[in-house]
Amino acid sequence: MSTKHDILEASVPVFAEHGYHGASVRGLCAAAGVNVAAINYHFGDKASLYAAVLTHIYEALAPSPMPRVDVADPGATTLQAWVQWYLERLTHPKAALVDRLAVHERSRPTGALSKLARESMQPVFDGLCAILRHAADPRVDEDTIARTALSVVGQCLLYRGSTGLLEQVQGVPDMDLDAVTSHVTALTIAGLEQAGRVPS
Amino acid sequence: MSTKHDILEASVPVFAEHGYHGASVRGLCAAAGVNVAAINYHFGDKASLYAAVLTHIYEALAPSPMPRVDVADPGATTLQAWVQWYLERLTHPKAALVDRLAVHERSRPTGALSKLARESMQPVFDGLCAILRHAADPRVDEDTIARTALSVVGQCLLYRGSTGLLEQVQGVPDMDLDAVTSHVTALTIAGLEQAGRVPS
DNA sequence: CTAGAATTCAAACATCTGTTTGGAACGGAT
DNA sequence: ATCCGTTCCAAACAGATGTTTGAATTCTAG
Repeated sequence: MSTKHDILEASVPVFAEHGYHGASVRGLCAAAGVNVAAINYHFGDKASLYAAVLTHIYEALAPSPMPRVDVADPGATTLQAWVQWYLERLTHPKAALVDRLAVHERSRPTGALSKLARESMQPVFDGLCAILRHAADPRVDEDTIARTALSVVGQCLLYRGSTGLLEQVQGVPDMDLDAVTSHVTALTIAGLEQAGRVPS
Repeated sequence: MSTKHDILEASVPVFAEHGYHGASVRGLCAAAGVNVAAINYHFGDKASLYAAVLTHIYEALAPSPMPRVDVADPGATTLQAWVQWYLERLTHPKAALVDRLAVHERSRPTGALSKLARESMQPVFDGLCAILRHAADPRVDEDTIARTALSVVGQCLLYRGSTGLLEQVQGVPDMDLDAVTSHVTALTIAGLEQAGRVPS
């Protein structure tokens, strides 16, 4: 009865590290300490186990609520809270697992993950646009709002752990979360103010 | 004599699509129209072929020179030129191949690509930092310069073709290269000016 | 034209993959 | 104690993988 759960738990880090194709059934079973036939017995086949692992991760994620527009607060405050929330989300251990799986999925897609990613990405983008809309001058057009939202997301994504990009470049300052949050917020607010003064 | 070159040429799109582990020796040979043993005969093994393909791509890339600091120009002009150069580089077809390979490498690293990426990334980062240093107020410290450089790179990377991220989100404006260039440049300059007024 | 090197090729190799098999071990109910 | 369904496991399966082999072919120089 517990072996099925054991397999599920032990498969998470293995899939996260090696991806679906890189993880072998024998390796997964060895990590769980069960027989090679256990996966096929309890889950049917490897693909079904993978799907079960994905939903298992998402259920355990328990996301903290995304900061939303509050008309009482100044725009910069809400934006700062959003950036911090998003960076924490990206560097969260559980989210890091999803993120690593997404990297593998981008290489050799199984389709099982992209659906989940799509559904969880749209509300994040929409929420950020609403915050920027509230923080910006009314004269700033929607395209600039959307583009600025992409700028914010692009900056944040560079700091997530699994890219391995920043570690290879010298001269990069510390990735302190507060410092990054302040920097991204300040840069974005300054850009929005500039866009409000000179509407395109 | 030409079969070796044929294999090299035919392997590029196959590796780009499926990655090192996803591409099979038989599939590569079929794409090149040669016998299964040809790869081992001409390159030794699959890994050596992969390394040869990587250098082959990089040699054929023929990069346009990166814009550098010109004390005569205002900082924003040089930055705009740099952003445009970088975005064009990221959306260049040949660079897209490298980019796709990088996606696979991030999933299951072979190490053959990371060396090349590291060597070609550092001068880009350093050049951008020099441009920002020239464009910014002298009171802006080096950490802010470096962080702003990462912000620029992060924004640009979001727009490259192979991520597949933007296609899944609704409400994203057109990815016109000039519009993106102007937006990123304006946002960055505004942020630098703000940092110059309020030194951290 | 011919000897020798270089190249091609079908076949087989060893190893790894996901999956299946048939029986052994277990546990609860009659 | 016996039965029966569940669970486990060593072994084997068919297929794909990268690589090797040895003979056949092509090319090249003398």
